[in-house]
Amino acid sequence: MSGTETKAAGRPRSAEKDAAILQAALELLASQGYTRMSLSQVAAAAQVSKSTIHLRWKTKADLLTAALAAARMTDTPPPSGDLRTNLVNILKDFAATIERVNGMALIGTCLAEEAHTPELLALLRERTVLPRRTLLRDALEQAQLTGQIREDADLEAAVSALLGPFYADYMAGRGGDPQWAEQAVDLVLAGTRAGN
Amino acid sequence: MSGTETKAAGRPRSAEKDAAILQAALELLASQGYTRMSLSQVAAAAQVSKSTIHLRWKTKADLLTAALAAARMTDTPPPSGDLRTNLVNILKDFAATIERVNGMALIGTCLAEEAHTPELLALLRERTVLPRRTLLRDALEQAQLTGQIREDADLEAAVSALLGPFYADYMAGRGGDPQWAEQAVDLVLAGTRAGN
Amino acid sequence: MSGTETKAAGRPRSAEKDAAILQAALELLASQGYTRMSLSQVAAAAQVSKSTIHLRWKTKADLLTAALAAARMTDTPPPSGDLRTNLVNILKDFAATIERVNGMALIGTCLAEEAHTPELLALLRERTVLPRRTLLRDALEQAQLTGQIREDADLEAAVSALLGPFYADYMAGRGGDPQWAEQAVDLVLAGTRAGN
Amino acid sequence: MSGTETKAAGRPRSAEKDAAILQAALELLASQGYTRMSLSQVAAAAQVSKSTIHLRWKTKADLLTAALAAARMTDTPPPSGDLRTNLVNILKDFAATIERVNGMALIGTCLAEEAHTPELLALLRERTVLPRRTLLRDALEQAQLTGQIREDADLEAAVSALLGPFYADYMAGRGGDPQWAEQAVDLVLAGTRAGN
DNA sequence: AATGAATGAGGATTCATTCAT
DNA sequence: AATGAATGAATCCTCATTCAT
Repeated sequence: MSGTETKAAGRPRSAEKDAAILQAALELLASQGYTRMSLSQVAAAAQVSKSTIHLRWKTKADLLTAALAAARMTDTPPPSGDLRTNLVNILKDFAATIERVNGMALIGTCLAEEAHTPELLALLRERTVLPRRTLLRDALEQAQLTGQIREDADLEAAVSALLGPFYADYMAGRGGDPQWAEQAVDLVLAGTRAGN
Repeated sequence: MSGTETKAAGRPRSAEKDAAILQAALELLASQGYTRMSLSQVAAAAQVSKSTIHLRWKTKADLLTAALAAARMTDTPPPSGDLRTNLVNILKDFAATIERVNGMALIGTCLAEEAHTPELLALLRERTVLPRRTLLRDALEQAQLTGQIREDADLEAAVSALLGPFYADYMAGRGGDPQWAEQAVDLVLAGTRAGN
Repeated sequence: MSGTETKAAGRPRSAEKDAAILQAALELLASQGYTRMSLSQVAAAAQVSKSTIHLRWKTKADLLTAALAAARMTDTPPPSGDLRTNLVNILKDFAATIERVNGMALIGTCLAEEAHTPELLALLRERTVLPRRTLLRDALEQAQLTGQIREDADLEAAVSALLGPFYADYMAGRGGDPQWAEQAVDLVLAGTRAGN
Repeated sequence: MSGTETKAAGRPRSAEKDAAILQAALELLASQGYTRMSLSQVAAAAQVSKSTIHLRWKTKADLLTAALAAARMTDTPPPSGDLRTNLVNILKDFAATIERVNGMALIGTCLAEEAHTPELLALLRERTVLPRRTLLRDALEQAQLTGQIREDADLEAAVSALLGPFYADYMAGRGGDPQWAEQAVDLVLAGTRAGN
C-alpha cells in the first residue's frame, strides 16, 4: 500500500482471469453451496486451469472469501422526496438483488458454513447486509428529524422490522408476495409514528 | 386376524439405534451442513455401523430427510391470558429453540441445499416454521375477534412482521438482542391496533 | 448314506426353497457372472431371506457349486437310425441348450473363475460337457464298428472337431449359423471315412 | 502453423505409467476377472495412485476397454512354403499366445461380461480372434488357388474347424494335447481336399 | 426352520492440493 | 505466469457373512 513493493518480475497476472475466476466462484457458491462446489467447476466456468486458481488463492476458503469480498451487491439507492417511497424502493431493490444473484442460497451457504468458515458470513454482512441497513437507517433518521417518527424509536429495531418480513416470508414459502415491502413500511411507520 | 398385527419375523430393529442415528444426523446436519457431514460421522456419533444406517435409509438424502421429519422443534405453546404476553412467549420460545438446535446453521443448510434437495427446506417449513406461524396466527385471530386488532389487518403479513426481525437481526450480526421479541410485538400491535 | 443319520429334529427344511434357490442362483450366475451376482439377488429371486441361503450353504462358492451340480443340462439324445442324422441332432441339441440357459455366459463365468473357484469349471465339465461328449463318442464308436469310420481314427479328437466349431463361431461373432452342425459333421465324416 | 503440433502446455503425461497401468490392468483382468479385479489392485501393480488411473480413464470399463484395445496378441505369422506347416504353425502360435496371457480366463471374462460390458468381447474379437482367423483364411484361399482345396469349400467354416478343437479340448479338460493342431489341420485338409 | 438386524471390509469415484514442465 | 500431471484422503454405497429373535 505504501509503495514498498518492487515491481513484480516476469509475466504479470492476467486481470481478466482474476475477474472471471471470482465471478464464477461466486455464482457457483450460490448455486451449489460451499462444499458441493468444486474448484474444477470454477476452473471450467472461468476457462482457466485449477492451478491458476491456486496460484492466486491458497485454499478454497481463500478463494470464496475473496469472491464474496469482491461482490458488489448493493446498488446505489433510488432518490425520492417521500419517506415512504424511499423506504419501499430500498426494500424492493433489496429483494430484487437477492433474486438476481440467487441470494437466499448464498445466504444459506454462509449461514451453514458459519462454524467452519466464519469469514463468509462476516463478509456477507459487511458487503451486503450492513450497507443496505445503513440506507434504511439514514432515511429513518431523516424522518426523525422532520418529526415523522418518534424521537425515542429504536431505529435499529425498525430497520430489522423493515427487512425481516422478507426473510420470514421466504422461510414460510410465501416469498415473492408483491405487497410485502409496502406492508412492512406501513407497519413500521404506523408503529413508530410520532404522537402515538 | 384377531389382532391386526402379525408378529414380525426375525430380529426386531433396535429403536434405540433408530433414535440415536436420527439425532446424530440432525446434529451433524446443523453443525456441518449437508455435504460436509458424512455418514461415517453419523455412524460414529450414533455408535452404529455405517451399514446399519444404510439398512434403514437408502441414501444420505433419505436419512437427512427422515431426521428433519422426526425433529419436533415446536414446543407446545405456553398459555396465558394476555395477548401481548402470549405473542412474546411464542417468539421467545422460537428463538430459544433455534439457539438450542443450532437452528440458523440448519436453516442455512436447508436454504443452501434447496436446489439439490428441496425436501429439506420443505420439511423444515412444514415441521418448524408453519406450526409456529399457526400459533401466532391463532393468537392474532383471537385478538381480532376481541377487537384488539383491526378487522382488515393482513394476519399473514403480521406474522411475518413478528418473526422477521429475528432473522434480520441475525443477518445483521445483532442476534441475541434480549428486547427483540417485545419490540416486534409492540410494533405489530401498534401498527394494527383497531381505531388507527 | 448308510443309515447312520438320526432323524433330524425340528421343522424339516423346505424342499421347494432348496429348488427355488438353486434355480435362481444358476440363472443369476449365467446372467450376471460370479462376482457381480449377489446373494441378495438370489434371495429376492427365490423369495427367500438371505439367511435361509446361508443356512443351507456356508458360502457363496458353496451355493454356486451346488447350483451347477444340480443343473441337468443334457437332454436325452434323440434316437435315429442314421449316423449323420444322429450326430447332427446331438450337436443341435447342444447348441439349443446353450442358447436356452445363456450358456456362453455361464461357460465364461466358469472359465473366468477357474483360478478362484475351480470347482465351477470342473462341475460344468462333468455335468454338461462330458455327457455330451460321451453321446458323440458312442455314436462314433458304433460307426467304427460298422466300418463307416476308420479304425485308427482318434475319436476324442473327432469329438472335439464336432463340437469345436460351435465355440469358434461364437468367438468369431458368427454364432447362430444354421449350417454349422451339418458342416462340422460332414467335415469329420469326410476326414475320417474309412478307405481314405 | 508450420508444424501442426503445438507444444502441449503443462507437465506431459508419463508414457511409462500409461503402459504400466494398461499392462497391470490386462493381467489382472485375466487373473481376476472383471468384477473381482479392483482399481486398487491395478494401482498397486502399476505403482501408481488410483487417481492417476482416473485421470486417464474415467471409469473402470473405460480402462479395461483400453487395456484390451492396447493388447497386441497376434504375433506376425511364421512363414513357410508348405500349406500344412503354415496352418499348424498358426494354430500353435494361437495356443501359445493363449497360454502366455492366461487367455482362457480372459476369454471367459469377456464372455461372462458380455451382457454388461459388450465392448470387451467385441474388442477381444477384433484384436485377437479375427486377425488370427484372417491369417488362416488367407492361407486357405491360397490353397484354393493352387487346387489343394476344393473351390466350393466354405472357408469360414474351415477356419472354425481349425480353431474349434482348441476350445473344445479345453472345455473337455483335455487342453494341452500336443497333437491337436496337426489333427485339426489334417482333418480339415482331408475333408476339403479337391477331388473328394 | 426361517427371518431380519447388524456389521466390517472393500468398491469406484471425487476432490483439494502439490509438482513438474 | 500458466498448465496439466500426480496424489492421498475422503465419500457414499454394496456385499458376504454372522447374530438375535
